[in-house]
Amino acid sequence: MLSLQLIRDKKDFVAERLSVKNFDATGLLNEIIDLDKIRRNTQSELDNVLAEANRISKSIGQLYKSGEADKAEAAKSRSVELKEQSKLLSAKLTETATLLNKKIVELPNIPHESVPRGNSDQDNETVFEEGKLPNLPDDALPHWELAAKYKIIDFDLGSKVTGAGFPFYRGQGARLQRALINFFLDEAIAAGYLEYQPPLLINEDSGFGTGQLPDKEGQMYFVNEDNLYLIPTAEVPITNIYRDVILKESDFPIKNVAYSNCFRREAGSYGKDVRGLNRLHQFDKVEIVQIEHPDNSYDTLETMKEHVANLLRKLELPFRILRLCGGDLSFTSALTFDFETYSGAQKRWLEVSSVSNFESYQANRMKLRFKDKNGKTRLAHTLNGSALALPRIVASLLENNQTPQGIKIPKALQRYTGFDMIK
RNA sequence: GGAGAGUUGGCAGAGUGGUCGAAUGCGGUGGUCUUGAAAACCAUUGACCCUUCACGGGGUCCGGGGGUUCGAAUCCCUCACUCUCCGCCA
Repeated sequence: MLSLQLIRDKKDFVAERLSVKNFDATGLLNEIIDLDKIRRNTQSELDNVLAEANRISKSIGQLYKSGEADKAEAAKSRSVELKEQSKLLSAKLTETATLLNKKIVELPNIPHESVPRGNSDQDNETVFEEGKLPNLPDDALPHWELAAKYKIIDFDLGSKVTGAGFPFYRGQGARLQRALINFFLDEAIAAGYLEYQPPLLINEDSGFGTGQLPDKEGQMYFVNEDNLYLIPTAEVPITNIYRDVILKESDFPIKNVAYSNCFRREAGSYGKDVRGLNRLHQFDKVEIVQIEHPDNSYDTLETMKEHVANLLRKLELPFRILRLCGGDLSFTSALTFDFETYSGAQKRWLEVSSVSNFESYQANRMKLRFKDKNGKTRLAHTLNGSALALPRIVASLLENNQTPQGIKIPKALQRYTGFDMIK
């Protein structure tokens, strides 16, 4: 969430910046300013009432001790009056504060100044492209047909046992999954990230902290019996490690990596976008998360981008990097770069990673702070990125590397798969 | 799943109705001493909100929420979590 201070000081600036996300905030901002005024006035009134009540309560004890019971009784009745007042004021305060908070949370993060205006993925800016696009014969197969041909991924079996979007990986397919996970984890560890294995279910507070709740609960699976959500990404448990934490400046940089299954309901998706591995309800992902000093977060974002780019180079996949436009930027992000690999048989670019700086937006929601050199408590910055999401990587690998003899495994991966060809 | 015990400041740990935001110890920070360091000694050491140009003043917080009372860390209810024993189990 945005800080109230920023909204108070620079309302017009906030409105202008949010318009880049095609978000008209003017009405909401005015409501927030008004509620804030009411809240502060109410707080002051309540404080005064409580201050008097405290004084009186203390005096009552004294009065009884010194035998002035009649005075004590008088003080008591005044105290009862004050209590009535404080009840009313405190109810008003809670109500106002709750509403205020609800409104602030409705504001998305303000985009970084480099974010281009735009409405959809059509307006994203390609900032980098590398690698040669594969030159496949006309009869090249899309990955779902390759998966069937080599019996390495079984979508129908998944439908039978669970439902659409929950495939089985089999034989060399299963081994390839395991290889990619280990490869990604090893690369991250070599780059200085600390490995975590997070819980796959999270509570409501965690969902709120990273911004999935309250608005996007429809995207998560919910376990009603225990009031827990299945994680849509390891970002949620890993970032929430630092919820309600005050770090020391010397704790930076915090670099964590986690492999996890990810669960997404993906309600409303259809068509070619969901064919095969393109969009699943359960998939595997290695996620990197960093907590940073505000001064360094954009340098860190560059470093994370470079890490992801190197993974794709080692996998010998052609890729490009997009700077997301305002309209395509997520609610919580200030700046996001998407990585896409080219999938030769489908002849389309597939998003395989998303690297974002959330600045203090998540940190403010989850009260993730640090003490700076002057002893002042400030909000930290959070960042994360996929490094990488498996399914579309597998799709690209299968399609681009298909040969009449089988599917070639990139060199960097062979020591993890134990084979150089799927046949 | 059954029975019981617990949750206090960065940590350990006292406190069972009034002067307790909270003893004490450890840790942290600053200082004295020292060539330097250690030890010793002295001081200081939470978060949040309102108010003030500032100095300062006021308020809230002893797991979360609610209640009793003039007054709650202390009593009651409730939820969460932790621990112990029993049961079950990868």
